[in-house]
Amino acid sequence: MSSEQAHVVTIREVAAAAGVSIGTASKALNGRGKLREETRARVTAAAERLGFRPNPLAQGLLQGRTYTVGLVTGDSFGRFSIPVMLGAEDALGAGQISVFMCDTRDDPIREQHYVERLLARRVEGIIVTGRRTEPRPSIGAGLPVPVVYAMTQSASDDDFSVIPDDRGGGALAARHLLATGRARIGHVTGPERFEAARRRAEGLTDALAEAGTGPAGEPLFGEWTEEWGRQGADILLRAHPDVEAVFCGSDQIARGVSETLRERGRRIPDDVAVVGFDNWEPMVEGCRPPLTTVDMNLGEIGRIAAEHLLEAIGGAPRARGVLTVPCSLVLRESTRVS
Amino acid sequence: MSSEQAHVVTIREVAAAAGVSIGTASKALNGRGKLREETRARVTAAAERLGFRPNPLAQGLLQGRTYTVGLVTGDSFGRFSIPVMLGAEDALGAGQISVFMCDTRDDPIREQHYVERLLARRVEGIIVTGRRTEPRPSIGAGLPVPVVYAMTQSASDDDFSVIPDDRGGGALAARHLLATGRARIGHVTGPERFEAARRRAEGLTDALAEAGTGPAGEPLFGEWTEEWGRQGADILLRAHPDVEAVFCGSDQIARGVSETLRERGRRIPDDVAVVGFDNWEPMVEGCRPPLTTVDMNLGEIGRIAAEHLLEAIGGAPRARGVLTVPCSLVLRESTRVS
DNA sequence: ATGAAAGCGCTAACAT
DNA sequence: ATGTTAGCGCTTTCAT
Repeated sequence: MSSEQAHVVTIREVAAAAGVSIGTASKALNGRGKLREETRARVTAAAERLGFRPNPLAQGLLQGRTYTVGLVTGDSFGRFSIPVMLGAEDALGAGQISVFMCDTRDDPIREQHYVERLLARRVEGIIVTGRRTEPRPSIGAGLPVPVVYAMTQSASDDDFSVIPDDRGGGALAARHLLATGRARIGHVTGPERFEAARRRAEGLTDALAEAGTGPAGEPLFGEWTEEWGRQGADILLRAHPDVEAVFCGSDQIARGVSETLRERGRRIPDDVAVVGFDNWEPMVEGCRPPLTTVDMNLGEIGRIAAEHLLEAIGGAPRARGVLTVPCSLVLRESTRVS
Repeated sequence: MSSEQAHVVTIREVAAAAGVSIGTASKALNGRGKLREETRARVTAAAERLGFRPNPLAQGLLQGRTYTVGLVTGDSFGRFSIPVMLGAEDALGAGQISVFMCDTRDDPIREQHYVERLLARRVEGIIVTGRRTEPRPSIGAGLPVPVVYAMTQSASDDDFSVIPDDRGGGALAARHLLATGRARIGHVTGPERFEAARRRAEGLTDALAEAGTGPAGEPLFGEWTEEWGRQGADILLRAHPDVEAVFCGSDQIARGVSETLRERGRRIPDDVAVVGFDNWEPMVEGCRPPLTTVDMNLGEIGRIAAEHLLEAIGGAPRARGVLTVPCSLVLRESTRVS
């Protein structure tokens, strides 16, 4: 335990305390050069005793590195971007890289401002995250540092984005429902203008077609809300009273759907199975019964994005385009086979 | 618009481009010293053209400042700490202070590690946030920089914490229910070991006593879940069938309570009014009917914490103890007067 | 009004 | 094996 002290200790003081020159102290502390073991020990002891920590500003100035990256989000660090951040932080923290956080509140002016600030601070890279995977304007062409988009995509082909495989997620849900013996499958999801909603619907439709089945009607596009889930379920039940399962575009929608199904006398999962999307704990657990759902592996997305950034910082050729990360299925009561 | 360029420009290059010495360039850019207007303009133009941004590492090294603070959370930047962070970032960002984020995953080892790292990076202060307001061990005594706890309290009296006024929040709910003509008020809340649960219950009880009324039975302590809300409502209805309102310790609990009330044939708000706590959008909006709830003003808490930190950094005497921030009531359907 | 030089804390050549 | 020196990018005296 180093002694508590509010004074910031320089290597000069350590050198003085150990009775060596400042250069020798540096070598001793960094394990460089040839030193007598005794000298090295003396310096180390002095440093320990005084609570010396090398000033990274000075080190960075010399090496031309800062060991920092910026994390820019427009999601107000919400439900989606947080797990992504944590995954990213995992990958970066291990490499002794610290993260500057910047929340843009979805304001392009603020975003520009933050990017400038990050560059001024000489971050070595930038990660951009978002609320949904919809394409967004690039934060800037020809920036002096590599940029990776996670859980959001840049509209520019020159940028590199990591997003969940929504289509695969839809297919995953479909195949699971088919495997549990459900054929007539309905789909209630978010607004059609969302790429995520369209991809998930495609995944479902394709997987069903592949299995030689058809869905229970066209996908019902609406809102990302419980309220719409309730409405959508009503519409679905009216058009297809014999529906055996409902795949929902989000857990919130699934929750509304479940509620209406129950109120209309359908037992879950005995009469109708339900699958959600997001694996958002509080929603999933409040559901009755607990909800089988698709997990986007957001942490994995963040980790992969960060790893790519680290490689780019390390000099690897910059990747371009879009990388999709597989989703997984989390099984709970709502699709149990009785 | 500065020209796009990947090269990092130094003041030396700006000086060369403007045909002046490096010292003159510095003065011109910082508005210091006596310079001819024409010279100043020439330097500014060159800097602009080359896209010069002063290296904050070098500036910081010289000034002995870094203009950075650390934000340490154990909440995995969850529902509670995010708004706090955003509030803090608001206050700090305005002062050109950047924020290093560190998520400890509630692991004391990681936390210690992060604190070391932040100190090594010469942050000028640290904000610690948490999931709930329960007291937690201090991150360290005698640190060389000021520390403020937000939405969590340090167990040490020497530290300074900013937390919501849970007791006041409970009283707020009670007085609102009384004002809308409800007398027999039940309370379903989280585990009694949580200070927040106890304070909210006290606020309710005290406000009722002040009004000369008594509550509908003792507070029902349980879990912070919907499931417990459902159970709690059942218990309450059995013991007090004539209950006119339920104050809930969280929105999730309120949601469970609302569901059971509805299933037991009670209309909300006509027969029974419901008030939640947290004002957590997705929960509140999914509730039927939409939930009147207590908002802890988390952003405000973060802002206040950050402002105190800034003052301490600026040399103000360090505050100690606990500062509580008032809650506010958000009115929705669940307590409407018919 | 401008330039030269010192120094912030540190590391890496080069000298001894 | 240790000390000395130069220099990272910048600001700030102090000369000119």
